[in-house]
Amino acid sequence: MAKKKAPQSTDGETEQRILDAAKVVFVRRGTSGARMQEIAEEAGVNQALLHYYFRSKEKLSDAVFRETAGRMFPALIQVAGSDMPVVEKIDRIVDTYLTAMTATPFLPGYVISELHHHPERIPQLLGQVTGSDLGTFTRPAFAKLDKQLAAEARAGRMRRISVTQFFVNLLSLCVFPFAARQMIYAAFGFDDDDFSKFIEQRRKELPVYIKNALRP
Amino acid sequence: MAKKKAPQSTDGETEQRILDAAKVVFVRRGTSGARMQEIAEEAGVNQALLHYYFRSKEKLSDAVFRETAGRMFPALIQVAGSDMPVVEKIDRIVDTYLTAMTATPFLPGYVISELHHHPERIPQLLGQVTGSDLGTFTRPAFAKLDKQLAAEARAGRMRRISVTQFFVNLLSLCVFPFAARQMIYAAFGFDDDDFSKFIEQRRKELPVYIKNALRP
DNA sequence: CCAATCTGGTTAACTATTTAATTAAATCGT
DNA sequence: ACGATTTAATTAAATAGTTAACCAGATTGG
Repeated sequence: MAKKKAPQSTDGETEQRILDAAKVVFVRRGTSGARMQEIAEEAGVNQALLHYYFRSKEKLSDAVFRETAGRMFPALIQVAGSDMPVVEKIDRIVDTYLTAMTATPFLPGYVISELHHHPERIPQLLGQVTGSDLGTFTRPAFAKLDKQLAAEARAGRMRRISVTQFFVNLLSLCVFPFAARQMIYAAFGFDDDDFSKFIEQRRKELPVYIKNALRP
Repeated sequence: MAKKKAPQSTDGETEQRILDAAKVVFVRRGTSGARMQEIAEEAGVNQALLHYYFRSKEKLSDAVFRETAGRMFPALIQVAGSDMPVVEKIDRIVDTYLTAMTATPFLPGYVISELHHHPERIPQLLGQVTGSDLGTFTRPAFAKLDKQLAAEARAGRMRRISVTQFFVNLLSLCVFPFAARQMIYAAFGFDDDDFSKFIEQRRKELPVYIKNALRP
């Protein structure tokens, strides 16, 4: 049941429905696996409408990638570059990330898949932000964080670690479990419920784990 | 230049060349993005020969997935289930993994991508091993490892951590950087050389990081 | 008022292209 | 002679993209 009547809409309602449907399908099938027909069905509209609003499959897939992948990093970089003390940053990033990933657990798999098969899309990772690449945006944030890490080390509160290693470790521990969700299900015999409990446990343990790892 | 003469071969030479070519293309494009034509070109043979040896694209892609993804875990599970002390296992797994991933840095992206878009392939993760799923194979190994972790905790040498969390942490730290290689390149402005130095540094630091994280 | 018309959203049907798969015959090397 | 390999032609299905008609609500002019 539930064929949405989909009456004519002069506002962006239909366009948005298409975009949402496209997100679902592209994330599920990948860019080359996705079919315009499937997207149309998912949106409950005719296939021609997809071309009416977005010119081509490529344009549509670009839009989807920007909207989804683009939201993965900005918040993160912002925290990393803020004035918060390092230990607090750890808490914040872990919590923010696990919450975000729990809400959209398919994102990491999709993004990794896309970047793997279409590395030319990397520039789009920033989303709307114009005129600069990811590097120019992140560099100051990382510089700041590196200074903090160096200071902590000098004060004897942490072992010295480079920003890159620090950051990759943090991201690995937060994101990988979602990207490798299917493997985890298979290896441990998890179902969705086990997994979400597993993540909640992680939310508590990870900050401790990470801070401990950096003790002098 | 360099049209390999590809003389007739009664042994499996040609079949192997096709399989190798298929690996390259499937890993590069993904299962649905790969074209039989491209595989034929990569192998330097005619497209009809692909069907002569492997009946269909699906069969070929299955073979590729088994041969590549299937090699990702067995060694790992073996180490995990061995009699080695925990700290030694950490050293071994980190080293083994970073070495393996360095040799085939595209694997993680490919495997994650495939499992994400074709979760029905999970059973094939075991590769040649017949008659059992990943779970039945891993369970005893994990049980063993869990006992060791419990013992270490009881002896006051480690904080208590569940096998699942322990194992996922370990895997995350080793594999994710390869899966997210493109992001790292973009975020840090790395090139291939920077990345391999980064990994070599990791090879030294990770065991320390992990053991530290588990100190009581 | 209200019918004619305009307009943009929407659809069904169609076209053109790509691609996997098959087949039959020719060639090549051992 | 025989299996491996190529060539080329072909089929059949899938799929992105196009087109022309349709429809509903707003606009207009009488």
